[in-house]
Amino acid sequence: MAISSSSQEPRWRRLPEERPQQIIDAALTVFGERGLACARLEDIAKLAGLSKGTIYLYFPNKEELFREVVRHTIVAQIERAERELAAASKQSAVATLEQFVRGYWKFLRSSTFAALFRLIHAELGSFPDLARFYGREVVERTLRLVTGILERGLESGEFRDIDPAVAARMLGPMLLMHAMWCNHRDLFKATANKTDEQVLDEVLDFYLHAIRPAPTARKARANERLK
Amino acid sequence: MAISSSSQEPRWRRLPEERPQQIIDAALTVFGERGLACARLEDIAKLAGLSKGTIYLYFPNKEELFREVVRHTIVAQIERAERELAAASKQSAVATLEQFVRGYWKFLRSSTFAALFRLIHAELGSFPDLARFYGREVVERTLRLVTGILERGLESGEFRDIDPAVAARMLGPMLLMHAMWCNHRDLFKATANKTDEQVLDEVLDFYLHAIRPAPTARKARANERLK
Amino acid sequence: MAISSSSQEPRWRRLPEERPQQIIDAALTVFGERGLACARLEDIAKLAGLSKGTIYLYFPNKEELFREVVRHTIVAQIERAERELAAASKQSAVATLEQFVRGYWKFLRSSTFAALFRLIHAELGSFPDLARFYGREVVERTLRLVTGILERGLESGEFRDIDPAVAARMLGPMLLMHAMWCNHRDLFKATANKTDEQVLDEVLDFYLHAIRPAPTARKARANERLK
Amino acid sequence: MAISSSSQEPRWRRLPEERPQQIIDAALTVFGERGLACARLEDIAKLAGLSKGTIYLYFPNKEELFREVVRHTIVAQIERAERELAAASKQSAVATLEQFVRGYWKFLRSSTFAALFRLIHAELGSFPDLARFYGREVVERTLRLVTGILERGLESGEFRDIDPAVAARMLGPMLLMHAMWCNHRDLFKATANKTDEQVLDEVLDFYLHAIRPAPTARKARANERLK
DNA sequence: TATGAATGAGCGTTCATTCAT
DNA sequence: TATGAATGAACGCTCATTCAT
Repeated sequence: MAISSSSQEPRWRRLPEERPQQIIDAALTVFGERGLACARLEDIAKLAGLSKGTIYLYFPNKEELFREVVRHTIVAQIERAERELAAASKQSAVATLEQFVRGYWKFLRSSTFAALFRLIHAELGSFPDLARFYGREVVERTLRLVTGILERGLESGEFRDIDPAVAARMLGPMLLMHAMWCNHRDLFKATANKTDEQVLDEVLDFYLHAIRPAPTARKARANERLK
Repeated sequence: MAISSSSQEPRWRRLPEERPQQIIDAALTVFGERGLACARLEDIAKLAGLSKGTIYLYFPNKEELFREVVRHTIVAQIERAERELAAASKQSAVATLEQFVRGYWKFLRSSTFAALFRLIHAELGSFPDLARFYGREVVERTLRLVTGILERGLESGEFRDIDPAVAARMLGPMLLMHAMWCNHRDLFKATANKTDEQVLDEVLDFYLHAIRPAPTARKARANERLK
Repeated sequence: MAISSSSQEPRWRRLPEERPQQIIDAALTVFGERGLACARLEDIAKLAGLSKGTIYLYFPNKEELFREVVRHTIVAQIERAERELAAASKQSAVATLEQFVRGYWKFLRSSTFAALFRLIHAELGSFPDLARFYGREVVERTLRLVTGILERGLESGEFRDIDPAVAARMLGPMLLMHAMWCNHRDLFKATANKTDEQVLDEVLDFYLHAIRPAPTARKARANERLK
Repeated sequence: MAISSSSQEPRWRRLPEERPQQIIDAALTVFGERGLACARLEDIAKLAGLSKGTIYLYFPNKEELFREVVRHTIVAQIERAERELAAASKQSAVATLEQFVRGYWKFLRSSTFAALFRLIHAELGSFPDLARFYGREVVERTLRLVTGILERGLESGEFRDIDPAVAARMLGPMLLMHAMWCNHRDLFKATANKTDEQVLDEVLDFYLHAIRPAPTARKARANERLK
């Protein structure tokens, strides 16, 4: 868990302009560990290296700070993801998909995501606006992105004839939950003695199997020829 | 603390032997809506039609009530699931799988599960014992069950040659997350205009595609030969 | 500490008429140990072998029970003391005094007194009527009694010419506090390695020294005559 | 916890460095009036001119506040007593004793002592550490002090041949209980129509009588000569 | 008469929020 | 800007008291 951004970017003086970011970082950590209700402003302040009152110079209250933490973190992740994908060279749909999956997996395994996921499921019932924001900006956006890749693969014949919007919906859940299992290897034997690499490959392999155009068929024939 | 009140707590009250169950039900609802910290004992009591103090006749404190709610609900679900499956007649692996999936889906769409899921992800960081219990009794148990079905299908040639333990891990995530999306159709357009039936069929279809033994391949060749 | 009178007088059946006494005994014990505020009616009931509600059949509430405990215990002690003294044969004032002191000492060393003393000093600020009752029936009554003995000794020449009401006031404090020290030998080294017998003798000896009619004077004159 | 705030708790507040003392003073009063259990933090706060929560900035909880009140008050008294006695010029043992007694009497008649005594006897059963502290630092310390004076008087022939440790034990009880009677002149007729001065003189006179070397003898002879 | 389940007022304690410095 | 002492509303928990049985 990062204590504050300041420690990671000591090339800038600790300007007052960094203050909100410092606070948001600390808040994400503490909210993520304790939940909204149990997180004490004092702990956030301490982690941010500030005093309690200072938080109120930048955020009107705890709830609004929470909103900002969620919104800000989500936006940051989206931007990061888009930057990464924009930098991706044009390749086959399979390769693009794999690249996306690997980037996504890295995010899913980060502490930032762990905290975010916990908060989203724990508190979003009480924050419908955040919930909507999350649904629109994260879930749907990601689904659209994957759908796009799948459509490309469909056209190129890399994938079988399947509704790409439907197939897109299957990927996230598998990645997400496997990442959670990997986050808690002590609790779930299922992934206990596998490396991240193995787990990710298993998911990817399974998913490609499901969307490839009778790949086994081709392999089967290929194998037959080898005999 | 008792998991089922009837067997272990005969020391309790006169007529209403269901008091603990009443309280647990109300508590699951309120905890599920508000989270452990924000749930007020008074609200739970009111929902159970009791007064605040009465809860303390049956549970030593809020935290222990929470533990009981989680444990009890989990156990009840396990028992329900086992009863259902025990009643299942022997069929093909595919049919058994489908039956399991439909039962599981019904559970995932219940408000009980919604509350449980929220609580588990929101609070289990602070309750390692419950987390372990959940990992062992729910996740692993379910995985073992699915693995068993897959193994049977493997032997019978219904499924392709895949590690059944790995394949088993792929099913839950897809069902779970689709159920969540269906629980919040207002938030996620992805499932907004589909019925539960459709969504479930999509998942099932996708999953079977991923584990079927290149049926299209063999069939395809068979068909070719017939021409 | 007595648990209930019933255990000590098994020759009577446990009649309902004993109930109030049972409760008062138990209450004195619990009140004495915990104080009025911290004593729980439930503990008193348990100690009396009854259930909580039953107490309310005999006493209107906790406070009134407390009043009864104090009044009743005080009255019982007074009666006991008067019975003892009435039975005393007429003797010299010194002998009577010594007899009184020994009886009083025994009472001061009893657990009944320990509890009573604690209650009186802890709670009597809030019970002016009890305080007045205590002042009148215990303190003044005892002082009058001692004063009477001293007056007799004065007339008989056993004691020096001192205001008997004043001298009477000196006795109780010494006995009482020494008894308390003996009740807590672990806390006060002063009496740690002395027996009750020794301590009591020291007090008696000191007191008699203070009120004896210059016995040394008489001896001195006697000695002078011998010269 | 600090006994004197100035030395050990410099981490506290800004201007009002006396906050802990304010609170302790108020607490001594309220505890003294109501006892530990019945004293409401809110009342203490009100009396100290603060709000409930503020107390928790200086003391972790009610019980610890109580401990501090007792410890702090005892220590303050000890220091006061030692200061007074250190200032005492060397005099005859009788004069020193009288000086000590008058100082002690003033303390015993103070409201501070009244509260302290009540608390000590009411609650110390539940605070063995405080009880030990009290036994050691107050009772034994005072006894040692008086014993010292008596020893001096013994050597100088001012007092009769008596175990000074035993004689020392007799003084406190008489003073203490007479002070209590004077504290409640409404309850005890014994001291109702006497001034403090008179009562104290009576005790002192009685005590000196008991330890003087056959003073009556000398007086007796003197009286005889006057005839 | 006796029980003990149920009640709810009361209080200790926490912590978001304010504000004087 | 920044601080942290002060506030007081809120809530968990206890237990005297009631009452249906």
